[in-house]
Amino acid sequence: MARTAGSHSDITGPRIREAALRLFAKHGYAAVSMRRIASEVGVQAGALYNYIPDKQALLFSLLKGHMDELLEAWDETAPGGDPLARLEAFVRFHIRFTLRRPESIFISYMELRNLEPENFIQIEALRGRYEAVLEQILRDGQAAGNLSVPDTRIAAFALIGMLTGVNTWYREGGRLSEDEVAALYWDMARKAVGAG
Amino acid sequence: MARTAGSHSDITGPRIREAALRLFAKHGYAAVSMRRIASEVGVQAGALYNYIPDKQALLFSLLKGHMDELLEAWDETAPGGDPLARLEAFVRFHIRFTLRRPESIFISYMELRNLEPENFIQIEALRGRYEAVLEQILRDGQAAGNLSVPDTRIAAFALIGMLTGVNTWYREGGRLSEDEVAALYWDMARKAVGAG
DNA sequence: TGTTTATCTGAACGTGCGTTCAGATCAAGC
DNA sequence: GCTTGATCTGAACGCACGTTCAGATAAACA
Repeated sequence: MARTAGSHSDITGPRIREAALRLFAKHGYAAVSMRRIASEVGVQAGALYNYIPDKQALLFSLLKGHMDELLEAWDETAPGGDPLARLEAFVRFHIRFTLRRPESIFISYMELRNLEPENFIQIEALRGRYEAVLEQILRDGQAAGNLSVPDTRIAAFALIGMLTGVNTWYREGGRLSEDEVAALYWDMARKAVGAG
Repeated sequence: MARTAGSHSDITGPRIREAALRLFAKHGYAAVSMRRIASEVGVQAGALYNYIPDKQALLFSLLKGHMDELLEAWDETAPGGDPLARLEAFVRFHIRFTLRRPESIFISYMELRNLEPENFIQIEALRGRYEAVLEQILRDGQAAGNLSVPDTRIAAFALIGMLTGVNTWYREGGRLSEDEVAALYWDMARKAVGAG
């Protein structure tokens, strides 16, 4: 793993991010040292600073990258039409994203408190945009009479909480496939918003 | 705040736990130093060690205390009879507990990864017992035909995730009262398990 | 082939960490 | 009022932290 001095790397940058993501998810931002990340990459700690200004920027970059990717992926997926179909698309999209990027999802909920204020504000705004997507679907469905939600805002939080919870128990190669999980959650989500 | 040497304290013990709980919830276990906790209590760091063997034991004690209290409180509440009524009781109980002890709930989800293995196993076992309570209710309801849940295990996870998510957005003195929140969540939970 | 330049090493910096402990302090019991 | 013993201070321990930087290295380009 050890890298010789002067050797290059178009890959060191990405590897730093991957190692940091994995370690932050496993042990938490504050519990992971720069030396540990560096050693995972096969490099001395000082070399990290060719790629990032400091540790905080590394965390922020991971969270920002994740939220951007999440919103972008939704924009590509987002169907029009029937609110109920859009809700199903959202549920399946969120489950899939959560199962495929468990570490990103994990740290973007867990490490918010380790962001410095100005960074926190940015990530929080992106999260708000994502939640607003779901809330809009619920409002449209409510207006169209497709579903019955007493409080669309709280319902959006409740659904996202329910869906995201999947990564507290899901393990790859377990008893249920991704599609089965998605089907189960869609079944509950659909009923929960009164689209029985 | 400063305490004079030699002064006593039947209250220092509890105050240490309160300060640690608050600080761990706000900044995370790894990010909070013993000196910080001590200063919050108005004492030097060394004095903490009259009450706890080490930092890890402090975290464990908080989590263990919380889980014991949770299970005990449920045992006192737990109604018999109709599975649907028991489910409602569980939902309302969980919401109330989550709203009243947000910091305990928070750290007992967030700081699991900072527990040493043997401590983790214990807390995880208690959590399992709590989840089993809900799953049993769902199974009974399913058997009695009161509700329709394709997979009781996943449904239990989904419901707990949904309910616990309340403390990501709820703030005291906000737009909704505790009872209103409980009513909204009960409405969604009930429908989600097909007891429309 | 020789030079340049991005990359990395290895050592160092000041700081703060968890924990220990001898000694100071003071409430309580005689 | 004296003694006892629990409680706390304040200094110290070795260690790890994030970050910096001069110098070594080797790939890329002339």
